[in-house]
Amino acid sequence: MKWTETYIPTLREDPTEAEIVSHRLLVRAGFIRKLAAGVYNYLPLMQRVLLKISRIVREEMNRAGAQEILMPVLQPAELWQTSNRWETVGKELMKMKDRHLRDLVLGGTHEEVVTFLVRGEIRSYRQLPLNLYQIQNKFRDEIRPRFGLMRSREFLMKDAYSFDANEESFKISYKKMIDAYFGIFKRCGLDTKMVESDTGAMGGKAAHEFMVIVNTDGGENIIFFCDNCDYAANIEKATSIEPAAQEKAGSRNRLQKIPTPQMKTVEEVTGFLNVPASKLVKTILYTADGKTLAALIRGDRQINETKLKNILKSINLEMADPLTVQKITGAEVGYAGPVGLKGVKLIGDKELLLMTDFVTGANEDNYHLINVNLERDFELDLVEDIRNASPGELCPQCHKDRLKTAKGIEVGNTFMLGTKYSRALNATFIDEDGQEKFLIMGSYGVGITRTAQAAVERFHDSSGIIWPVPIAPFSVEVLPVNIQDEKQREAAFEIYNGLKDNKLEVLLDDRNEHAGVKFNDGDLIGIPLKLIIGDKNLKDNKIELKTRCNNETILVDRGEVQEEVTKVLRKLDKK
RNA sequence: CGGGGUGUAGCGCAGCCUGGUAGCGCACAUGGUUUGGGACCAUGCUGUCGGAGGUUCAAAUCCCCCCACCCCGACCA
Repeated sequence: MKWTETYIPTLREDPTEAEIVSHRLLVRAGFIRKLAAGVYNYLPLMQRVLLKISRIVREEMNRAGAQEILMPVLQPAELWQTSNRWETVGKELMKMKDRHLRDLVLGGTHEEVVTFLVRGEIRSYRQLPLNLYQIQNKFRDEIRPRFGLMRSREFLMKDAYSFDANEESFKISYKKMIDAYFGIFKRCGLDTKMVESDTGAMGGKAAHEFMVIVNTDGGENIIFFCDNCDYAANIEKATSIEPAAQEKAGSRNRLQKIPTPQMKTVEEVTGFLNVPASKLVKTILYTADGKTLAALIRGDRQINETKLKNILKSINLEMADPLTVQKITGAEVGYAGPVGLKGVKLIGDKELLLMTDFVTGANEDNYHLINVNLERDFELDLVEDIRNASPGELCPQCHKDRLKTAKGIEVGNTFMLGTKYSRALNATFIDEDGQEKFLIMGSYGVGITRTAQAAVERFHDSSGIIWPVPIAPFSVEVLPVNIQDEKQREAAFEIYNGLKDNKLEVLLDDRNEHAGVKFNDGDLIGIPLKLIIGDKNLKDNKIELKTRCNNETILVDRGEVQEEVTKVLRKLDKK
């Protein structure tokens, strides 16, 4: 393509709308333009990237035996009511009504639709296993869209659904998808880490996420992993082993109520009493589907609401409002404690079992209790793991090494759905033994648009994007320093046409601009390889070949450009 | 949904406090000079000042309502 004939609206300044680097670069380099909050136009360069990623995804999915289909975006509400996700997914669903006031949904995922589809067609185990996938725009009514394509309301996704007759067969299907996913991201130039994740509103037995590790603000997810074994999980799922309490049987001093005027937060209280936060137990009131409960956790830990939600099997879990807190504890927020607390279930974190003589609120304004002990002073209704793991704790799998954390961008996920949807929609088949059984399902997603942005978040420098070769919008950019110069112009077109004949994707910057503009724009849009055609080198019949990733420059003879480009591209691709 | 902020030319912004001619830079157009890292000269074009209502002789500016967008939080298949 010639630049003058392509729609590449680059910006000289950083867009103010963008916060993280990948979002800024995609806007600035002319890849995307916002239409509304969380809704984007994909411009020619972006579309080329998306097509490349999609192509890789297709090839790997097909290789894994999946078949491409295309399902409707528009879906009847009844399907979602049948699976109960009309309720559980609730506000994330993009809902609408047609002229007859019938409820419709813009699909955010297709478990219901695909299950409905196969239930009429799959009757025998002989037709299994089956894996159907599609690449399509998805809709989610995000509470707060942000970070460009990272959390948008309409986005491009590959979703696949597997159907198996039994667990053994399902395991094979699931493994095939995992292998395909590693292959997909690797071919996109991205290293991914697979982590255990919560199943969330998707339901089912277990789930995994594929993370691109970044060290920028774009990494929205925190993952925990062990270097000694293969344990890896996201923060919602991660657990840990706390070293056994050294002085569990330690002192048990007399329970005391002491004044803590205006001290409400963990920091204030522990600072005032001069004890570490780990000696305090915070009591946090929650409302779960209308019922109030108290969650207890060590002062320096954080409640993991996903774990709590799962334990309670609740749909809506939120912190209780100040009025409720006042009503239950008899004190304002900041003085809640378990001793003498009536009318709510007490759910304690496992770690509490290791604590003695701790500090809690006294359920009275401006007072806390010290030397509080379990059993002696109060009892828990439930003891569970309800906190986030912390870096440095022991790995729950091998018990040998300490957990580390990293920030990641989720680009893919896989769910072991079991029979959740087949049961809800009554999708059965007749097995070998003549019995009617529910299909065992899995679902598998790759965020195409998000993968593209993750690549930018992962690969960029102060000048712009550095696309991995396999997903770059073009492989080569031809840059004549001065297009007005007849010789440069002639050489540029000769090389451009030659590369095109060699089936390379090449962009010719034929704009009548200063060299600086073209260099800067070239760096910004991140084409892996630049061929610079300038006066000085052309006199010696040389062309300058420059890589985007490390600014390596070599001079090659004009006649050998084609071979040299192929060679360098191959080398870059291997990286 | 709660808190904070912004909305003026295609983009980035000033003007608003203290009401009275709507401005700057970039971009764009024409002509000319330039061309190895965001050129220069000259001329020119570009506006429902987010929307509706109110106060006033007079509103971008003051008051009220609404909308959109951004940031923090809650949320996140």
